[in-house]
Amino acid sequence: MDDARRPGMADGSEAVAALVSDAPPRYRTATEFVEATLRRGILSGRLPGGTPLRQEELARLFNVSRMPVREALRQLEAQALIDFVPHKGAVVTDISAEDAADNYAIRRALEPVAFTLSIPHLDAQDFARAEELIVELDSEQEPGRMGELNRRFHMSLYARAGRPRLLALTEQQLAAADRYVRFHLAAKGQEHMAQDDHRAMLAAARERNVERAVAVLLGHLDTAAATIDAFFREWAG
Amino acid sequence: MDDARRPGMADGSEAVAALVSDAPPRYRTATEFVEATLRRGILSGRLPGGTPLRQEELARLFNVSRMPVREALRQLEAQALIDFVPHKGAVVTDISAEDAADNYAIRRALEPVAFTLSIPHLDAQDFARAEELIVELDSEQEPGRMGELNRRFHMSLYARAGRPRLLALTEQQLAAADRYVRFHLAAKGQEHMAQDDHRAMLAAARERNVERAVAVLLGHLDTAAATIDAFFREWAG
DNA sequence: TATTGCTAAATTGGATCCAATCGACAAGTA
DNA sequence: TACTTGTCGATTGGATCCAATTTAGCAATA
Repeated sequence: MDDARRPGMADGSEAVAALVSDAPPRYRTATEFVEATLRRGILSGRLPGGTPLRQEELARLFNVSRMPVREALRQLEAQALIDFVPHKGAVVTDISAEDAADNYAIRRALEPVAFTLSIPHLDAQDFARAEELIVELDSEQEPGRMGELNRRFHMSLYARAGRPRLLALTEQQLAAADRYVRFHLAAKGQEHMAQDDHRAMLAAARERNVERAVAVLLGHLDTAAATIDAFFREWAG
Repeated sequence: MDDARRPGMADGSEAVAALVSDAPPRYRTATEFVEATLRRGILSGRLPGGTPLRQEELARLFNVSRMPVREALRQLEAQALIDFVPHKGAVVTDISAEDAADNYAIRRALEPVAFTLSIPHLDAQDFARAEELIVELDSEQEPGRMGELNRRFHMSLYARAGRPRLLALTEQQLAAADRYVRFHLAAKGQEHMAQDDHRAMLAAARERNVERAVAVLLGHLDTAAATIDAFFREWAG
């Protein structure tokens, strides 16, 4: 596998490697397939909080037996995306103003650390990728895609932090935030999801100005948190 | 269930609820049993990094079939305690100087937030519990128990943060730290695990001095991180 | 009327069986 | 010799079957 990336090969293995990496992402196991699909559904809001997840029904829909479904549910439980009660079943976790505040408190703690550690090591390629994602965000309309693009933009700025566990945790919390971002978009209208903040974060990172970058990030998170909190208080009581 | 906490009841349901919560923790399913036992084993160090976990062998040892074992392994995978590779099997995650640094970076981000939010709402009972745990730590000899007591002391100070997700995440990271604390103890000798810091944290919390409390906490974490880092560099290369 | 006890259907937990995959080693080929 | 290919044992992934638990509904009783 790694041989394919070894330089100096002239037997066409690079071309094959390119073909493989361009191939549609195949799931190696049924459990992976079920887990990834359900997670997308939950994070995108298509499976709202409170939705019961019946093992047999899911097995029928996915054309698998109940066992991979159960393993997938166990993993989603460990990620706090579903509540799993013995002999009762699994239910998509409810979201609330409190949960959103929790999520933002966690992100507010983690992301500045990741950003600070990452900024000194970001290179031109990283900046270019971040720039691309901002452009994509400008032209994206679909709310589901916007959440993913937003997550990838943030992660692109943290990628060089050199702390894999910290980054994994940050990405998980960013993904969880997708569930709330949808409300944010519904409240503020599709257009702006604080693209000004994004540009300012990227600019500060380019200048290696850690202090300013973190300040912008914190302001970005605080305004988002306030918007969503206001939304919940108005709509959900 | 919630009725038990509703004020104004005079039928003794609160006393019953207390009885239930004091009852010995029984495992409701085989999966819970396997998962909790394996996690204790990993966090306590009795299952060191690199240990292969064969499904059939575990099933035999636990006197269950392979299915609850597999579900337990899935949950441990989601907690980053084991690596689960399709068709290859599960292996206890390796720990390293880098992982320890990761863990401390995360705790350094999360715990000050939890502490800050919690301090204003801590009451006399909370302080008494924390004090008790300090005393227990003074007289405890067994390394495994010390890690647990340390975790419970920290959590007792964060308990009133009113952010359940943040607290759950913090506790998870504290539990993960147990794997490193054992090295800390091996390096510094059993006696002191920075009990001075613990007393100072409690004193500052009692005075509602958030700034000083957080400063002590950060110093506490930094010295622990430095000790463990030095230990890894000396012993594990 | 409200509570209790019982029964049956639905749903999940767990066990057993079969299929798919991986790793190591042997055999064949240049 | 070095490299590729085929085979076999070990292990895991997945399907099917049975047991245990929960819950809703209904009847009986105080």
